[in-house]
Amino acid sequence: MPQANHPRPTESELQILEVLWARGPSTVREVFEVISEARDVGYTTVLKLMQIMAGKGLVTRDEARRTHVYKARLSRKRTQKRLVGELIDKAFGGSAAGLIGQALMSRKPSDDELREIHSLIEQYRKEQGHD
Amino acid sequence: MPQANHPRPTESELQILEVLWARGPSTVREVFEVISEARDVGYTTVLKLMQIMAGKGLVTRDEARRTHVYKARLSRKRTQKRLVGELIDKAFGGSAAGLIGQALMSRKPSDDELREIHSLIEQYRKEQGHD
DNA sequence: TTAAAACTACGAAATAATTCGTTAAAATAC
DNA sequence: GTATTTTAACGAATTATTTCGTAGTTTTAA
Repeated sequence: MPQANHPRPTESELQILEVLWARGPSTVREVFEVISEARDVGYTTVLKLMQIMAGKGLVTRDEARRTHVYKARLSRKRTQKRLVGELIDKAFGGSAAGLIGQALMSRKPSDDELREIHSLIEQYRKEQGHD
Repeated sequence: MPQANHPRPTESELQILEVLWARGPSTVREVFEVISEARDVGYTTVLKLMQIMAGKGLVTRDEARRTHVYKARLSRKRTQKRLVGELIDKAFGGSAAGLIGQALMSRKPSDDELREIHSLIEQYRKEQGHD
């Protein structure tokens, strides 16, 4: 039986998901090529992780051909939303403003990025009908 | 020798740090009382975690009296900043704006909170001399 | 002054996460 | 057609995290 709920990806799993989101559906070999540029890791390590992820329901795979093709089950956005939400709860006592404040301090965004943030908030206000 | 660098707190460790930040320097018993309200856990489990945290340098302890008093070594702000920074790197490709966008979507902040966020950003712009 | 309670230290079990070697089968190259 | 390469499967070692029992002291209460 497939997995019903949504375990949170671990750090290594997230790294693999990033590759799948960037490249689209990919083989283990393709993911391995990308990851092994960043860190020293064996092919079978990546394979095993992706098999585990399939077991957890984090990815699906197409086994039609001998070389299986893996695909992230949840979108990047949705996963990000979940991770941020959990961090807000675990480290900011539920305060989104608290996290945003630290994000600013932590990153010193550039003018461009600041404008982007500003427009995100404007957009959000309109959607929510706040003003 | 004490620990030189800064291991990231695990989830359980963060929960303990939250208590120390909220209460100030505390005994194991005091931390245990708070945590055991939220979840079912044994006294020696909390004790052991706090001993491990002392070993890692996440907390210091005063052993002058038989009942040791533990203190968070890093401030809540600094720890939050680190956790947010890591999440931005691991899940948002380094984009603070990306994280802030998801924080908004994830939490649907209230009018009050939105105003708070707005003023955080204004304050940041002034400090950084952006405008 | 004995009994009970509180406390630290520590070993060790249980679970989760990461890593990779080995095997066997299929595909490819020669 | 045989050898090499590629692949999936899987067992198992390693490390990290969480959990708690037991032992031995000190403190407190009766």
